[in-house]
This record gives sequence, C-alpha cells and structure tokens, in this order.
Amino acid sequence: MELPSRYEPSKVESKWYAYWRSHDFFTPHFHSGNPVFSVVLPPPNVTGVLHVGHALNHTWQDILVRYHRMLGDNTLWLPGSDHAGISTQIKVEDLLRTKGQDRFSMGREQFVDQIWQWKEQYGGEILRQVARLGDSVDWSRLRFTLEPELSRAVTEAFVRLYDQGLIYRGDYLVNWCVSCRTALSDIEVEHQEETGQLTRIQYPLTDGTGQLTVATTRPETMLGDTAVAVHPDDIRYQAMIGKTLRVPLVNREIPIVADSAVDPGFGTGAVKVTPAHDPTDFGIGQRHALPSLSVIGEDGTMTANAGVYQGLDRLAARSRVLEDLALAKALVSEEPIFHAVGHCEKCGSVIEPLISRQWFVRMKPLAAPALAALDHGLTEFAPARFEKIYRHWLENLRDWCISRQIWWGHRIPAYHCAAGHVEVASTAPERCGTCGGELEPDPDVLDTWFSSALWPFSTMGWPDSSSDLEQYYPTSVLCTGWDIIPFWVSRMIMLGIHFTGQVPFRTVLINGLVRDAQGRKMSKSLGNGVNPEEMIDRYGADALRMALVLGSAPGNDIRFSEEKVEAAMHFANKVYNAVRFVLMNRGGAEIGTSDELHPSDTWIRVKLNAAIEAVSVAIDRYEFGEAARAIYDFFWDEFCDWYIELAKIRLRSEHPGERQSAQDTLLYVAKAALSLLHPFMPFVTEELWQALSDEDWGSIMVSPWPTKGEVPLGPGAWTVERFIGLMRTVRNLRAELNLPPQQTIQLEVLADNPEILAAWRQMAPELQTLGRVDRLNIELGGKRERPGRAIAGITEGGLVFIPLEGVVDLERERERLEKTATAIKAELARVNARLSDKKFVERAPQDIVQEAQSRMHELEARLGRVDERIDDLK
RNA sequence: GGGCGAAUAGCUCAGCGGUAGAGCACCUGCCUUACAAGCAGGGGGUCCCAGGUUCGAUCCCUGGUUCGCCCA
Repeated sequence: MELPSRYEPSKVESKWYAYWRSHDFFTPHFHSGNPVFSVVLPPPNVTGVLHVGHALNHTWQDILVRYHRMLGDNTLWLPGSDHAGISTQIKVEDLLRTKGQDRFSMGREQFVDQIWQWKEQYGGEILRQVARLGDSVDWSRLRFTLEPELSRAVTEAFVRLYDQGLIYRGDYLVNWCVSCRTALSDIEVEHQEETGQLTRIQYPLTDGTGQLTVATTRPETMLGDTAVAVHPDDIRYQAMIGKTLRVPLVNREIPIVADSAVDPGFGTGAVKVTPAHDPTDFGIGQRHALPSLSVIGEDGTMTANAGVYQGLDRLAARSRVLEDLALAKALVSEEPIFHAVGHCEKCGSVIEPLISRQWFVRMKPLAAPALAALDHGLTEFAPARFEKIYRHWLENLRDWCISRQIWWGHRIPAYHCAAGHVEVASTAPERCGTCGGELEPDPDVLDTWFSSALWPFSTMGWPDSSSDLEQYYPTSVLCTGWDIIPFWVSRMIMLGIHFTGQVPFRTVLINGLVRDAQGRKMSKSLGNGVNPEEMIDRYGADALRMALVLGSAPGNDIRFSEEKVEAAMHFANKVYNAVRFVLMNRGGAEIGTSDELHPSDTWIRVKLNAAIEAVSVAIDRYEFGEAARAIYDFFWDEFCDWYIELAKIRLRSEHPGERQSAQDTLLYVAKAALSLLHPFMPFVTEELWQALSDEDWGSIMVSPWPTKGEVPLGPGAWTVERFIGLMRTVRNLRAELNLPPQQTIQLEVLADNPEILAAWRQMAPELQTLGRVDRLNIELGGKRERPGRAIAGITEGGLVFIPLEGVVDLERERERLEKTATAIKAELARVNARLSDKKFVERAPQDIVQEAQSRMHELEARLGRVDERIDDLK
C-alpha cells in the first residue's frame, strides 16, 4: 500500500468515523463477568454550537472510554442533548422578532410547535460536530431531555417528590428576569461588581422627636418600605427601636425593628426594609411579621402600589423618586459605591427580586444523603479539592425554585380549580378531587436542570426497570467542568440517591476551563472564542485532541493557542511517517517470528514496556496530560530518533536473519504504540493500523490494549544505553569541529573495561553509520597509547578521539579540556560535600547514598581521563 | 468578608522530597531516500519572597506578595 509523505487528516477522518459506526463498534455487547465502564455525556445544549471547552471535556471522556473498551470492559458512553429551556426559547423568539412576530401574539401551542420545528432542523448540528471530534458514543442510545420517554421520567419524579412532601408551592421572593419574564433559581444569577449610588434618605419619627437616616442603593424601593431595621446591639439606635417613622413621599407609618441581619458598619447602620424586593429584607420581614408591598411588577415597571409613579420603568422611577426626595428635603446625600449586582445568566439584564407564587423543591432532606455519600466514599471527586465546592453548596443551600414562566420545557404536572385547589398527577385528572370543579393545567414549565438532574438514570429507562439500568447504572465517571457542580452534579447526586437508592456515578472528574492565549475566558462579547471545527478542518481532529490534552492536568484551566494544535499536527505527521517507514520496510515479517534479537530490539522493547505502564497508570489516575506525554516521548524520542535509525542499518543487511529481527520488532513496537496512542488520536492510528494490517487485525478501536511483553535477559538494553552515550559524545565532537554531515571521520575509542568494550564493539556498525565513521578502532584503554593530534571526548565508560593531523590547534584543545575538567570538579565537589556529610550517609535511604557514591566514582573516573589527556598535550 | 487556584527557561505549561523538564521561540550546521510538519548540536532558570520541618525543599508547613476565580 502506497502512502503519500504527508498525513492529510481531512481525507481519512470521516471515512473511519463512518466505518466505526457502520460496524457498531460504539455499541457495547454485554458480556457478563467483564467489568463495566459507563459514562453519560453531559448533554450539550441543543441550540448550542461546539466550543473548545466541549472539545477538551469530550476528549477526556473519549480517552477513558476507548481505553476501557480496549481493556475489554463492557463500555457504554451514552450521548444526548438538552432542551435548554430559556436559551432555546430566547433563540427562537429572536428569530420570530426578525419576522415581526412574538410568542404572545402567536400563542403557546403554535410557539412550542415553532421551537420543535427549529429543533428538528438545527438541533442535530451540535451532535454532528460531536461526531467530528471522534467521540465513540453509542448513537443507538441517543437521548433528548424533552423526548416522550424522558418527559415521562420527569413527570414521575415530580409527582413522587410532591407526594412525599418534597415539592411545595409558595409565595416567595424569587429572582425575576424582566427580560426573560421568568423566575430563576439562585445559581442562575450572576453577581457583577458595579459602580452605583449610595443614597441617604431621612425618615422623620412620627413622634416628632427627630429623624433617622437610612442608606440604600435602590431608592425607588422606598415606596414599598414596611420598616426600618437596625442591629439590636447598635447603641446609636437603641432608644429608637419600637418607635415609628413616616416614609417620605408616601407618608406611610412604619416601625423601627431590631434585626441581627443588619450590618451596623454599612451606610448609617440603619436600613430601609422592603420585603417584596430584597432577599435580606424578605427575611427580616418574615422574622418581624412585616407586610410585603410589591411596587415593581413582572415587566419591570412600577405597580399601582407605587402611587403616582405607577407605570414608570424602575430606573425612571428611581430618578423621579430622587428628584422628589430632594424637593421634600429628605435627600441627605449621594455617593458612588462599588457593589455586586445580580444579572440574568442567560440575557444579562439586571435581576429584579419579586414576590411570586412558584414551585420549590425542599432541599435539606435531599442534601443530607448526598453529603453522606461523599463522607462514605460512594462518590469521589477528582481532584479531591472540588469536594469543597460541592460541600459548601450542599451545606448552605436554599430551596430550589423549579418553576419557570416560559413555554419550552416540561409542563408542571399540576392542575388548578377555580376554588384554588391543586391536583398533582402524572395524567390529568377529570375533576378537582376536593370540590369537583373544572381543572386548568399549571401554566409553568420546569427548570431545565430538573430534567438534567435525572439524566444518568432517565436515559437508561427509569422509572421502569431496564437491562441498561441493571448493567450500566451507577455510571463509572462523570466528566464535567467545575462551574456546574452546584447546578448539575449535586442535583444529580441528590435525585439519583433519592430515586434509585444509588449514587449516579462513582467519580466526578473535573476538567478545567479552556481559556484564550491571554488567559481570558472565551466569550461571545470578547469575540475570542475558538471554533473547534475550524481547527479540525485545518489541523485534524487528532491534532486538536492532542493539543488540548498535552499539558492538561485534572481541574486546571488551560490556555488555548493555535501553535499547540500545529505542534500536535506535526506529531501526527511524525507518527504517520514512522509507521509509513515500517510499512515500506516490513518485507514479509510477522510479529514474533525472529528468535535472535539485536540489543536495540531488546532496548526498544524495554522502553515500550515502560511506556505501556506509564500510559496505563496515568489514564487510571485521570492524568491525561501525563499519559499523552508518555506516549509522545516514547514515540518520538525513543522509537523514531533512536530505534528506527538503528534498525535502518540491519534493514540494509545482507543477512536475512538481521533484516527479519529488525522488521519483526519494528512491526511489534509500531503496533503496540499505535494502540497506546489510539485513545488520544483515534483517526490517524486507525488509518495506520489498517494500512499495516495484512492479516486481519480488525479495527484498532476494538483491539486489545497492549500488555507488557517478555524481554530477553542479558545486557541488550544496557548495551544500547552505553552506545547512545558514546554516540552523543561523538556528535558533540563533530559539532565542535564544525564537520559537515557528509564528512567521514576516523574514530579511536578506548573502553574502561571489558564489558563496555564488548558493548561498543557489538554496536560498531551502528556507530560507524550514525557517526559517519570510516575508520573505527575500539580498544581497551589503560596504558595504551593515545593519539597525539586529536580532539578528545569524555563519555561514560571511556574516551573517544577524532585524530585530525594538522587540523587541531593543541592549545585550544587543551583549553577546552580544562574547561571540561573545571565543570567536572565543580560537580564532584557537590557530590563529595553530600557524601562527607555524616548525617546524610546515616539517615538517607541506602539507594540514594549508593547512587551518590557511584556518581562520585563516575565523576572521578571522568576527571582522571580528562587530566591524563591534558597531560598528553603538554 | 469567607474560600479556592496559580506563580518553574523569552512564551505556554508539565514535574513534585534526592543531579531542574517539554513544546514553541532563539542560535549553529544539514533537503542524511519515513518525515524540512524533518535531523543533529547549542544557549537560556536565586523553580515569587521570608521563615520552619528535614541528612536534603522547586516540591511539605507557616506567613507574605502578585494575578485569576468562586461564594456571600
């Protein structure tokens, strides 16, 4: 098979992905008795486009999944997408707006219809992109959170929680987005530091004995004030507690209450209390049984309760209130202040806390088992430090507002009659069970995260029992970013334990964020996002994957730069060309057919065993960057730079036995190395595997993971290590002399002892070829006469000379050697200092001490050789 | 205010109690029939600072500095 000299990913990737799919390799064929490895893909947003964060997250999962599949485990990776309520609705609303339409004039049914149409048309886009990354997901199990089966799971979960008293409906202060027109949960609110105004307003005491100054950043809410609060221990206000004040502009009489939620150090230490529009005030209101007065409505304009300000937008109302306060001489001062303001995570508009009737999940009873699961080690985080985010969240959570006033999502299975009774059931009841009245379905839908929380088991058939649940649940690993531990991970654990009695996954593997080259978060507004498909088009999916994985460590953010992808593409090309070389030279070789191995064959097999061990151990520890580097270094530095170069010599040999052992080992190592590399770079490895296979090796993705092979006893590997040391010395000398590569040299080698003499003599042909040596002489050193006019090199185990009659400036050569001697002496001094420290020799482990001693001997021998040579030249 | 992370070569980052590493960039020489997306050689580092533990600290502990993030 002929291969071009450059690897072109675009020509092979889609071919192999189609091949894997058509052969059903992604679908597990369950063998009882084998270990199970299962993963559910965090479902991407159906309206989303793939970004490099997905690419990293998916690559990690694909490495794990492909590795375990090759190990022979029953391996399932279940894909799907998320209906993403608010995001999707916004997207389609924006689309309608361009056509001059809106959802309200269109009506609920038709609007939802529109979204489904949109989803059918464009919802597959992100899944198509996922396939381009090479994800080996089981497409036959593809799920969508809003499909009928999963909707049934959602309804069932809701009804059960309701029946168990874990879901309730209540009037609460919620985070309201006036632009999305829906309630949001606490964690959907993003706090941003902004400059605002701190306004001080004077409230007169009703008994005429004076006034109190309060400080606020939201003066317009004073229209809804129902108290002023001070800290109970604040001596400034002790005498005022229990008195009443009059709210300027609206003339309402309100009490002064004492509450420890007040920070005495903020502003004046006295705060106005608006229970209907501030979370802290809401709490104070509840503790002191204060009335709530809503002055801002769901559209962000002032309500009838705001009197003359009714109908004004909240910001316009603010200016008017300030003007009027100034006129009323109640405005004391205004100063700039830096404070946190809540924004809608989806649309960015400022959150308006409002009181409204919503559905909530009671969290405390669900959180306790979820914390216990961590305590008992049923679930673990990797890296462990992310436990803290999880714990902190579970220990401090408030009830979860799960109703959303949007139309795209799972309808809340509740029904209301005119008398205000509520029925919750999985199928709509005919009549109200209490009064027999007509029932209306609840208009709200559920928070998308509610369905996501069921994902690991709803996708496997829950609430029914199923073979998938039996075989693949709980899942092995959940891989995700740390930013959604509260949103998603903790909720899956809570509901997983609640509904299935088991944690949904044993390990939560946290990947970092992918940032831009300057370390900034990628965002639409900055325009610094990277389109992974573009990278794949230009460099190949393998290169993108490898670039993201190399240098990534669990939980650490990484910076993305195109240069890294380019470097990874160079590696793919290197792999490609190395295997192409094996292919061109394989002759009729089969693996394991030669009985006589050359030292270099033994050496590379030892190195391969080490690489197999290193890659396997690193993947087991989720250290994918480490694993990738192990195979990268093995392939490039050891296999390509040394082994292949050494093998070339025997491939040109007259003796079939020599050719055969080289061919055998080349094939054996290439095959194993491709397997080791396959989880990281699936496409190029499959391409090469298939090219290399003339008996039928099948697909690399379902071939066994390499195991360490037997290595012949004897000094083979040691021989090559000594040879490499000598070779480097020779190359240094050549560079020192500025010898062009074509120029051959004479080389005199003096070995310190018979063992090293034997090693070097055995490698003489290699030394001659790689060193461009035409006349070679290797002898035992000692008293033997050394060449006079020559440049000398000191290597471990001996000395080498390149005799160059007339070319060598002896004076310069002596200076060079003296510099070498100085360097050796300095290092020797350091080693000696350690060894002469009694405490070191006594307390350090024996192998460390021995290592230092042999190092000292080696340095002494080296120094002796240099000194002798310097004497020669005097 | 509470918590977390990072600080190592010019840049991006690994490493982590026992002689400082990679990629990219830079310098020198090479199109050596697998690969110039390459080969060979080279320069470049008080491993943020100060203490402590240890025979020994880039690594562990304490405190600090700078940057980034999360929560309130």
